Amino acid sequence: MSLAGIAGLLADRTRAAFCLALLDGRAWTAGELARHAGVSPSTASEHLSRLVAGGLLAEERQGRHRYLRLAGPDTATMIEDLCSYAAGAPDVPGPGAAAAGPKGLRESGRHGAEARARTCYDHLAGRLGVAVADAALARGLVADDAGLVLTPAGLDWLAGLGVTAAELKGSRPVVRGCLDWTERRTHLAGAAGAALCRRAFELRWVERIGTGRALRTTPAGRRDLRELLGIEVPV
Amino acid sequence: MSLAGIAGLLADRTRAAFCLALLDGRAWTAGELARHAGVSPSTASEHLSRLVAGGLLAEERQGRHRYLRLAGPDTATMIEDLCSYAAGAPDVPGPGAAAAGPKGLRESGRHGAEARARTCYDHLAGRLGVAVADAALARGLVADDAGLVLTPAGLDWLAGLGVTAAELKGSRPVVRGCLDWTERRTHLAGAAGAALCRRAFELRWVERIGTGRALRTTPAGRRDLRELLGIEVPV
DNA sequence: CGGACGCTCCGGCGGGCACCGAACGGTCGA
DNA sequence: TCGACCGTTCGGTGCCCGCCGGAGCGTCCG
Repeated sequence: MSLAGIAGLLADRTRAAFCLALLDGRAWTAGELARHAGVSPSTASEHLSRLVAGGLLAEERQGRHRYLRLAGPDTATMIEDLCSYAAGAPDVPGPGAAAAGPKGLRESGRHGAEARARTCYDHLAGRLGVAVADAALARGLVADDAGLVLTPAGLDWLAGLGVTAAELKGSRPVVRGCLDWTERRTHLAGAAGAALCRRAFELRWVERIGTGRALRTTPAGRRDLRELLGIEVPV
Repeated sequence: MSLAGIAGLLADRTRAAFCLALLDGRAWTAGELARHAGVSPSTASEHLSRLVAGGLLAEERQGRHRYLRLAGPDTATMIEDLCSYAAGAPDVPGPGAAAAGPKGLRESGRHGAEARARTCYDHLAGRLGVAVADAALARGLVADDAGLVLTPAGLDWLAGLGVTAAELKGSRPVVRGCLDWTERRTHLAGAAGAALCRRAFELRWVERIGTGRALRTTPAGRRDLRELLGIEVPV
């Protein structure tokens, strides 16, 4: 796939809205995405087929539903990187394809719940995600040495949570900084970020609010986060 | 600028060809870019204006020439990242915008000189660039710890070349891996990669072949690269 | 000073594509 | 088994945009 080909897949407001929504790491149905982007089911169907054919999305058919998710962490990273670049680029109204309609990603910041805590692909984001990243840095679990790295102390800390070292092996970076939309600061991504998020769900530190990407911190989560990281999560 | 807006700037074959050409880090004139991409000057002019307005390119007018270069290292990084993702994505022919014409980036691999040594934005690439990266890793000048980092030994080594520590400060990553097109392996980018490339020019280790991005290694360069890094550069 | 040159603006053309509504088939629940 | 629902396919429409050629303007050089 050429550079123009990949860019072309993301160059449409509707398709971009799909990818942005799927950045929460979950599988959406075609209809949900259509409603989210404000287009008809038939239009959404065509767009989704193109994104799947282009390798950005993976699909899974179950009964009368077509579930769609991002093809993988590398795709999520690519889209995040592009977003973070776009966030820093000047806003040119112009007659181009960038007409800022009501479908922007602005709306994701509207909901206070999402700003507090949410998933970003497969890791924690929002104020909670940034607080975790800050605490991990302050406690020496990760270090910032021209890029984030997991320290031996961090490895131990994760092991105490039940994350095995084997889980962190693979082609994925162990820890990676990911720019947070609402906070404009970095939170933890990569294999360790994903593992931590998974354990946060399993230990019921957090749970989903409805069907969106927003998270609620449970009393158990507040207790453990305070003990383990010194984070005070407001109720 | 929205995600779709940035992607839209790169979603055209001609504009993508411009950006790919400008990845050599040099300033091209509008006419050169037009010829390179095989479009008329008027068409090129419009595309270039859009890229400048979108913040991807910077322009500098001198006399009757309009010089264009990438806006900055972050733009170069963004394009490189997108390319490296695109290189791994499946090639879908389809009726989409990805019709692989004769204007692809394939042609850059045709010239043997560019495969041997060239600039990639502001650092060294090609077999020479990859060899430098390999040697730096083998000699402990940089380390691969979930991302490349400059070691104290590497800092000393650069200092011996006349690169001051102040030069490596800034928001740019000190060392960064950059996927090499022709070699499909990583070479050194980031502030240190740029500084090394600059010194390589100043010390006349390399010089440009004609007006392209291809480089020739001088006898002095072969001698110093052998002594300092143990690299044998074929004549 | 005149001509060559580099670039830009303008009008026009053609194609691609985003979008919709209607019709259809497959799946699930009553 | 029948109806509600989800998704896809197919025409059709309108718009955007990529492209060109020609005119115009400024710059450089002989």
